[in-house]
Amino acid sequence: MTEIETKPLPQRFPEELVTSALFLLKRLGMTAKERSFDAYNEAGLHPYHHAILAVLDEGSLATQGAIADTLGYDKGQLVGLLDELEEAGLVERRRDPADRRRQLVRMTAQGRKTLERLRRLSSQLEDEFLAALSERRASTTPHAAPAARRTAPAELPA
Amino acid sequence: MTEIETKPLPQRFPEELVTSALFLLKRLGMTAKERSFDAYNEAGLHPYHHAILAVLDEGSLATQGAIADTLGYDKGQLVGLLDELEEAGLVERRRDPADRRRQLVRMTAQGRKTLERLRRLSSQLEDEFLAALSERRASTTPHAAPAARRTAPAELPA
DNA sequence: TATTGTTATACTCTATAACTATA
DNA sequence: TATAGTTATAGAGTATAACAATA
Repeated sequence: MTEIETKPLPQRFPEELVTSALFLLKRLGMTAKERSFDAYNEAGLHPYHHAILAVLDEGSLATQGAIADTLGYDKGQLVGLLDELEEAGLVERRRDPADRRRQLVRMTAQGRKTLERLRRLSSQLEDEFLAALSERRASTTPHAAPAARRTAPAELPA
Repeated sequence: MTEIETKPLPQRFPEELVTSALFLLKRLGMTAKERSFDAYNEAGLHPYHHAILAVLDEGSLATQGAIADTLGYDKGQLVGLLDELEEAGLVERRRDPADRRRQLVRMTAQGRKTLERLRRLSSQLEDEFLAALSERRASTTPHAAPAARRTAPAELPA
């Protein structure tokens, strides 16, 4: 019995999607996010932790609400992130004696060292990511198998 | 009673984040995604629906698995998306009589009209998004209040 | 036994809202 | 009553796995 013929689909995204800036931005953003999460996760941290430490490096002593406002994070989300940072010894929290509702957050010496490490990690990630994009743009042969490499380049996964 | 002095945080992201390509890409991608979702949602659809219709426009008749592979979607995810497209009358599904495991998917005439509409929507979104980015780059005054407008420009929200 | 589609489940990320303790 | 922080809940979005029908 003959199967109904289905015109084979191209093994790539439709042209109208690939040429859409919003589509590409979304996928690039997702890839950037996954990259960052994976790399930070190996360090036992999250990009959000880096962002908080960076804020504390600029302001030295801040309330949780100020940090949340600066980064645009939800204040509930911030509680958990600070819990983790505090448990890792990277920040300290103490109540403002003049207004016991406020939590004053300060980065510890260990937190500062970690921040330096995260900066190097971020810089390295950026270099790898942009290099992978350049490589990919350079090879225009359709469906060309990329050269084997240990660290997978920007594959723009689903 | 004097409160403990907290050096006021700048109402913007730390420099090291703003200059990070991965950070910017992630935020741009999130904004692009939200933009698209909101706009498509007003049309009662999802960007994924557009992607599926675009694939069907290239291949005319496809199995669900082929669509999922092409777009990199999970096959379980695709079932629900096709259910919605079918209910809206934009695609038809029927079993392949030669292999009753396979579902053959075809775009309807109404689906084709909708696809044309989504293409216009996508193009319009793209213009607005890129225009908003250019505007923002043009105004370099820090904290300058953006001119009031009905459709919010690329605000890079949290 | 393998494959196609289907359904169920879980996990992450995010947003909202209820709650407490202070003011 | 309002505010800072905390906790609980719910919703997308996504990935995994169990399942049924067919090959």
